[in-house]
Amino acid sequence: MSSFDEMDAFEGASLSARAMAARPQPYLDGLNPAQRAAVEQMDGPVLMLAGAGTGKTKALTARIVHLMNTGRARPNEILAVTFTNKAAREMKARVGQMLGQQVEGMPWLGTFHAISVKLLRRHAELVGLKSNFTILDSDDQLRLLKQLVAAEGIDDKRWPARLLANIIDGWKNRALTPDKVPAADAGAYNHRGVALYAQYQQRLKELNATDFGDLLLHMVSIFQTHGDLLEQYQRWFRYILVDEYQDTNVAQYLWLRLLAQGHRNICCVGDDDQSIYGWRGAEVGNILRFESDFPGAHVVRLEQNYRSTPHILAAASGVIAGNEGRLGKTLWTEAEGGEKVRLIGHWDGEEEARWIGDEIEAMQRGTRGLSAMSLESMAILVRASHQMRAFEDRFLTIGLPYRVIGGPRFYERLEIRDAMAYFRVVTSPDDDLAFERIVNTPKRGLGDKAQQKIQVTAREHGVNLVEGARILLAHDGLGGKGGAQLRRLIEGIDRWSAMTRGPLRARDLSDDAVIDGAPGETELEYAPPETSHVELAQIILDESGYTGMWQNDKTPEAPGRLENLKELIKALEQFENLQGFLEHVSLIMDNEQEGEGAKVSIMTLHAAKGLEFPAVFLPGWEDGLFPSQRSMDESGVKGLEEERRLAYVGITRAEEICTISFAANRRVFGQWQSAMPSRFIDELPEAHVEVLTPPGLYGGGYGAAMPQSNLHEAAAEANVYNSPGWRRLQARSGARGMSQPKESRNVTIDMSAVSAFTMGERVFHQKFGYGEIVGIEGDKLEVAFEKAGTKKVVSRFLSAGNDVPF
DNA sequence: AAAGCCGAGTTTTTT
DNA sequence: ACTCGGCTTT
Repeated sequence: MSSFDEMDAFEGASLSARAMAARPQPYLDGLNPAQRAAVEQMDGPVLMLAGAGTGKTKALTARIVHLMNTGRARPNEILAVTFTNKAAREMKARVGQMLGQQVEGMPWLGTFHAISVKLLRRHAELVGLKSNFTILDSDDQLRLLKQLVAAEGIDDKRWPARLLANIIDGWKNRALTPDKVPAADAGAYNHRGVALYAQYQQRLKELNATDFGDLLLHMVSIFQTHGDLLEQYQRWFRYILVDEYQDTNVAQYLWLRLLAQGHRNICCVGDDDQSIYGWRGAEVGNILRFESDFPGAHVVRLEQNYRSTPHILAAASGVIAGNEGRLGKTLWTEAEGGEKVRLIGHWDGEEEARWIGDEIEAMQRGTRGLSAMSLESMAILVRASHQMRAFEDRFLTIGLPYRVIGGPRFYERLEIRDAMAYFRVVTSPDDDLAFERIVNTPKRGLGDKAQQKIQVTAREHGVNLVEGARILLAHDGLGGKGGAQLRRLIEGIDRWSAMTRGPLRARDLSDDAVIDGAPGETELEYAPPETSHVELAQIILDESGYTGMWQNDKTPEAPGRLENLKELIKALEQFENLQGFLEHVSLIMDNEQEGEGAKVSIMTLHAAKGLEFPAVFLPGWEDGLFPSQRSMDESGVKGLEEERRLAYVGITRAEEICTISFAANRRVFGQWQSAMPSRFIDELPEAHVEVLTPPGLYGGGYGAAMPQSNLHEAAAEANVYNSPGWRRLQARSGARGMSQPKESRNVTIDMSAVSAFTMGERVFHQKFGYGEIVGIEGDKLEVAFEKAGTKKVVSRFLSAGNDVPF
């Protein structure tokens, strides 16, 4: 059938368009002049530079509504692209809200990937796929690459498949098919990257599968090689809107450019200062180049901020001013007053967590004239997810409810992936990866050898693994228990696949006006299935023995896994069939956390983009951690600038109170390390920062008192780590030797660690308790513990016995 | 074919 | 420190 059937049905309706144009436009009333300009400038390219908290979603949705309301475009002629499903959902909801009715379908509002899938299903054959292709996630992708790497006899140790996966993703982000990889990249992955990339693509085709990158890449290729098709889409999409344009990579950029070349009505919304995904292929250059890419573009700046206090805005602006080559925006607000950005230094990471915990409880109660705040309105934003643990530990001990955003996802869990592999095998027989995953799960006595036999048979006959197994069994190639079990599995798969559809029946095509075909012709089709897909899913899991496997499992996590499987079955109810569900899962891997009760949110800075909270904590502002050493090493100044944008994103998440903190000492990979406060702290304009004094630090917790005024001096100097207070803190870290002095594991013995203990000294060990040193061998000490007996222990696990361990 | 040991890598992440 | 993966052992 033609791809444009449903589109053509809408041709020629200009009368109604004119009637539409006369409709009232209440949605324009709430807009400020800049927002309004962005909405009303409908023709030609528009770049909406929208600073943080300037109401860009409002403007974007108003624009969509305006386009429809004035009759410029029907809902299905508007292409609106977002990066995340969450953003797409929100936009859909807000358009509906603004229209005061359910949107009559905006089929082309979605993520790049979701829209690409929709397009690719229509034109799959143009890139050698069937339209029911499966979408592999990164886990499947990696397993496939591992197989290829192993088949090439490459040492996975020296050249990890993971590395290859990153290289290939990088190429796909740049819209490079294997034949287009530049010569400069020929050395990638020990000179075999390009060849393996080609092999990988070939294998994907055989599996009738794509990875995430392919979804875009295939569409770009199709558009580039099928001008007629591209033209139809260019004509169809009268208006294009793109959210978070600063996050687009080359492939997405090409995708957009190709489609926009028709009407040239493209409106890109973004903020170069919030580009934080360069490390995964996003090109800030795309937004910086917009005006030259689309000559005659109207640039609209949204600069009035409705989110934060003046102090917070000033602090954020101060930091971001350090970046070069910005398009430049000046955020301002009508709001007045408010707290300065608060800055506080801590002895170590645990104290930082302790302090923030206390502070959160204090804010919850309401302090210093500030009204009480709900936990829901507070968030801790960290640079790297490993920083979360200190907070989780602390909050668990004090019983502070928290929620981690962007943690391990439901659909990434082992049992869920197994269950879905079963569904995949049943719905797409060519999905060998899924078959490999479940063939011996639960254990069916089909080990390496048996699986190898299946592989060989399948390859010899050029068929998929299910068929290979079938042939193998028919030729009695696999005997014993394993053979019998395999037979049962194959029979099961056949039975379950049959249950996905009803019996064959004839259909009269003349009933169906949309189908291209001669009237009166008939063809065979499947009747609707007699078993619902929800029941079927349950049957598959039960009959395959998968449910039973966990029921018989005595490990403590088994009940939880069964619970998750139940949830999975429940989630199925919202879909029409298994296939629809699988697609949903591969594209929409987000899990909205259950909203039971008020909780503090903990998340990475990346995950926080687009969100806002009355109170925000930004811990771990130490050089090396934030800005991250890795970013700076790998990408130099560019990396540093991206880190700075991350700082900007972090600060601008705060509405009322923003608290930045750092720790002098932190355990990194199990080693104690001391660090300097982040260079970004120096970039905070001092007039908008208040330096707080950590309780207990100078007040007597650790010894000598330090007058508070010193830290206030620090505020005056706006240079915390040159302040006397900070130098004192640094000096102390050396003097005290930090309960477990830093010590490199595999280098020579750290003499300071050894000499820190003497024979007969009383020591404390986290696990074994108190004891007395009875022997010293390098950095290993023999300790007679009071309760645990005599043991040899590495000195860094010991602290002086009369000291409080911390 | 399952358990147990050793060593390497780990810090951003969406689709 | 901790987790994961690959190798060993039983």
